[in-house]
Amino acid sequence: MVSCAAFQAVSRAEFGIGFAMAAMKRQIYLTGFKETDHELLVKIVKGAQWRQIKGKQGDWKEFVAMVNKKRGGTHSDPARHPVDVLAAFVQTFTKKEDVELVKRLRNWATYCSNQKLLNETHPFAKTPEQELVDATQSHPRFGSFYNFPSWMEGWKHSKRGDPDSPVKLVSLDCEMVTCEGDVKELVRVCAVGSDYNTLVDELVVPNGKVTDYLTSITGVSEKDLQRVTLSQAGVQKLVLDLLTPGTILVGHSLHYDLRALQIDHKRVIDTSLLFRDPSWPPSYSPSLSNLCQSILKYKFREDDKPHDCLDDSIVPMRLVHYRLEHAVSTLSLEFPRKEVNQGDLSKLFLHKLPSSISLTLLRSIFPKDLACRIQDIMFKNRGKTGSTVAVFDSAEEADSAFEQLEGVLGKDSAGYPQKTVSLMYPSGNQMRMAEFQVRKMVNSRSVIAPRQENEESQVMKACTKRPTVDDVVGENNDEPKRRKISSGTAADARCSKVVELEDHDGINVPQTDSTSILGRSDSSKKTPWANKYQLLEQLNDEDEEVEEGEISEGETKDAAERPGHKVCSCSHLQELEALKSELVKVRKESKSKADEIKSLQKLVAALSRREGLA
DNA sequence: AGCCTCACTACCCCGTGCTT
DNA sequence: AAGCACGGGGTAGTGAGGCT
Repeated sequence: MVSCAAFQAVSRAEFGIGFAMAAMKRQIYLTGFKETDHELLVKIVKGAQWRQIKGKQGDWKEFVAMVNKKRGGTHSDPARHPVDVLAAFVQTFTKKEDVELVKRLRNWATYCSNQKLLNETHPFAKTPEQELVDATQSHPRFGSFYNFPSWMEGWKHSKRGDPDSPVKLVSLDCEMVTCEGDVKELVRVCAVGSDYNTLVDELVVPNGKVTDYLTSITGVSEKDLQRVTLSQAGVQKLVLDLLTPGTILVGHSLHYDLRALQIDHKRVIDTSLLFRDPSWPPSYSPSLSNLCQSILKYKFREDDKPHDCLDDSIVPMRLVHYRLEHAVSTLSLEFPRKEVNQGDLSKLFLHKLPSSISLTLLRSIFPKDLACRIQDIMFKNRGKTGSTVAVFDSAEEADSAFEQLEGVLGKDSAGYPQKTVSLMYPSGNQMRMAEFQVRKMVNSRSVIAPRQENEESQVMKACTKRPTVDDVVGENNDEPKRRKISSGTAADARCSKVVELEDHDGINVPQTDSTSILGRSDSSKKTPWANKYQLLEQLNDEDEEVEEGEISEGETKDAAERPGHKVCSCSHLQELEALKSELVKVRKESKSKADEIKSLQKLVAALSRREGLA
């Protein structure tokens, strides 16, 4: 256990680094860190870096520089340092809040490991409800969503309880308002039981001064709060009291509500994670109104109307009941169709365009017989990449242009059909190769289809005690109101990034790299050099595999008879063929990849001179 | 000792979809 | 409307290890 006394003792000691290293074992004993605490210490140190915490010997980098003076090494990545060095740095913390932070993190880590042990030795009984909990927790995004910073002050853990306790379902929803400092605070909390009986329906007084009641969304105004006395801490206790042993919390994107409540409870059924379809993009999660409309077959929320917190807690419970009563294979997740602006159907979106590319060149990739207007390129990413729109006379012509476009067909992250186009073009005094994306403006979910209300929906509607909501079943299929996410307080959002560990209920959170401390993981990124080399590989690889069905019949091929590529828009095919032959030669003769790159540059320069561009 | 290569990390941007 | 997460894509910096 880290103690203030230990830290003060260490900070008082006037030791050199040599002495520090020599006394390391004793300090580890004093602080209670073990050899197995490496991962925890790495995250604490990374968190300290992020928070710019300085110890007696400065910040982490300064500390490392001193420790490694003799060796000459300067690695600042905490993961590359042993436990003793990390623990020694932590021991140099002198500020009370920093010491307290470490203390809380250590307690939290202990709690996590205890919970994991309990889950392994005494797992929850396999009930149908528990299976839905397991399904929720098996979602790849569960780990990141439900990895709460519950080591922070104000957070509470629910009690795990006896794994054989009778299951109790409680559905929860919260509404938040914006307070000073853009902090989101609770303003209304609703919870219903398994039979839709209201357990909690309370308005809450925010701690801070409200800057925006978001009345159009929450339905709550200043007037509603005039006589309310329930505090944030009070409502937290109210909800905690509901979480008796055996309670499974139900909700849609429940992690937002739990963050706002500052309650760490992982035995949940989250309908945004429970309902999945292999055809959806990985990042897609269905909205509550989408699920309601697709599965329960009715529309529970009118567009442009405020949310009803109680309704928002009832619908997830209905969805769970539906899931308990229907086998997964019988689920038909036909999503409400998106209304598509007819004007957008006649456009193609061109993005990731290099800065040196011209509109004339872009025009050349589309058939000349199709009327097409390329809008000015908007450059982003500090002017490095750009995007624009090609506007055709009709949706049919845009479709035709996309079909005829030579490129590797795929989908973007949102599921839009997209072709990767490779294009060699003259730029200044040399030839350049660009690879960019051309995307259709609509995706497969955009097809308009009439919605039918079936027998099931009538049953689902009948099993509620709130018929007024169920009356709201319109005939049109308008896209649900587009909204954006808030995620607890700004402080939560910031601090939640500081440390991530294995979660409390033993769910294996995907291994995070250091960027998880500050943001998302970028570990899969290729080096720039690798990208360049890949481009070369693409040029040279005669046997490149192209997925079946990617290329439409009659589509032209590139100079190497390789389908699916738009190489050299204009009349450079012969030159390219020659270049390719030379490249093959260069590749064979090159001693290294660097040689290959240099040789390629020479070739391109030579080609440019032949073109009269030099 | 100094240079080079390359793996890794940090940080930035974009588009999309979700929440309040 | 505001803000967040995600996947995907990019650039720049860092430092270990190998080579000269």
